[in-house]
Amino acid sequence: MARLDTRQQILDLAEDLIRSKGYNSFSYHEISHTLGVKNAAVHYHFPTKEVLGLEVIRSAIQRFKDFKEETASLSLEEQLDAFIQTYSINSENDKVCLVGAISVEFYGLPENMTNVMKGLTRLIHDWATNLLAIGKAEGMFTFDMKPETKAIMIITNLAAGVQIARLMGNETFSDLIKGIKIDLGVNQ
Amino acid sequence: MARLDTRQQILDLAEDLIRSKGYNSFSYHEISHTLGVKNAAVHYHFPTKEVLGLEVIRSAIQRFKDFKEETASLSLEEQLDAFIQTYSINSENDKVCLVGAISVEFYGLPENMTNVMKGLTRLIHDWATNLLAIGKAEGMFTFDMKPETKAIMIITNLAAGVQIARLMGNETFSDLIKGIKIDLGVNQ
DNA sequence: TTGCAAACTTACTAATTAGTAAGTAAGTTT
DNA sequence: AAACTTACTTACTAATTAGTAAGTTTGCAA
Repeated sequence: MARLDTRQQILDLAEDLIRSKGYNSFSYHEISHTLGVKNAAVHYHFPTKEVLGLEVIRSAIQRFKDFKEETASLSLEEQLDAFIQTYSINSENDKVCLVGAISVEFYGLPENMTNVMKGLTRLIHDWATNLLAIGKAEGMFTFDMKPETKAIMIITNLAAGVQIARLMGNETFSDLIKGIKIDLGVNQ
Repeated sequence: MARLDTRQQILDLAEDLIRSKGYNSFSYHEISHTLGVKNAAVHYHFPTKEVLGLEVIRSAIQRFKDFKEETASLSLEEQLDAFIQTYSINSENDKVCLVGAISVEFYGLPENMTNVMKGLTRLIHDWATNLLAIGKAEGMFTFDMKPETKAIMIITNLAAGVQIARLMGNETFSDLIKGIKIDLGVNQ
């Protein structure tokens, strides 16, 4: 009885686990048990844990590229809101973002994973930098630093925001969003 | 041959490992092997890994209390710089802060550890909030939000800043510090 | 209908994991 | 000097880990 979407279910669950507990805190057994298949079925789709970890990151890269395309026609403020929204959903689901999850376990992960992750981080940073640069030029956002710097400030706010929400509660995160918008001059 | 400081060496190494790779990415074997003692010696000082993890967090709480006392007589700006400095050292040593390390692995950790960690997070946030509130009242810092919110913004900048520095390089972190100061109006 | 490939299961293995029980050597106290 | 404590080591164990080899079932194509 071949379930055609087992591969995708494994991939989704692996990402969930990485962003709930970290890469080294879950086992193939936990995945197979949760999905009601055998350990070897997971190895059939992803021969090693490193391959599984890499595919999780690669699919996140694809998802971010899709996000870019899908939001490209929106206004700058709507694009920023859509970006922030993805983190709000993370916060509500008690999930940290991949950037945080991978960077914290950095020296306990296969180098391949951290290298591919650098690509995703750059992708996000470049996108945010561009958004802020245009927004500043158009007088939509106000800040007195390089857009690269402001981009890092907002990304770190969001990445650690979902982390600290686990320790201090979700109100902390929504409060943080308000702060980001105030500093950007987009508070209504 | 009793080495009197074995306990402290274990504690220090455990904290290093948690902040390098995460709690679930190191073993008692790694600690004992690194320190040149036997696995059972680590269990002698810290019967379970949970106890070891708890002691790491408790010693970090004590360290932060000491930091508060030691810097209490400094100017607000010097206190802020001292606080930021601890993160700069982390960044140079490729270590993330405990708040980030614990919150990312949150659902893979013993509940005792996450509960004690909530105390440290509150301690840091209260301290920063107070510093910013006074600094704003005295006209030293400028920001248009509650000091609680600004405190969370700076803490998340620093916490995720050291994380993202692993993926993007240390210049990213020093750039971030400049941004924080610009937004606080303490750039010289 | 036979052949074949995809998607598994069964049944393992070797290594690593946290943890323990029992012993020992070197001080420290009485 | 005897009794005791501290700080270990030796020698394990049971569970969990990632990973594998050899089948089996199912659907599809020739």
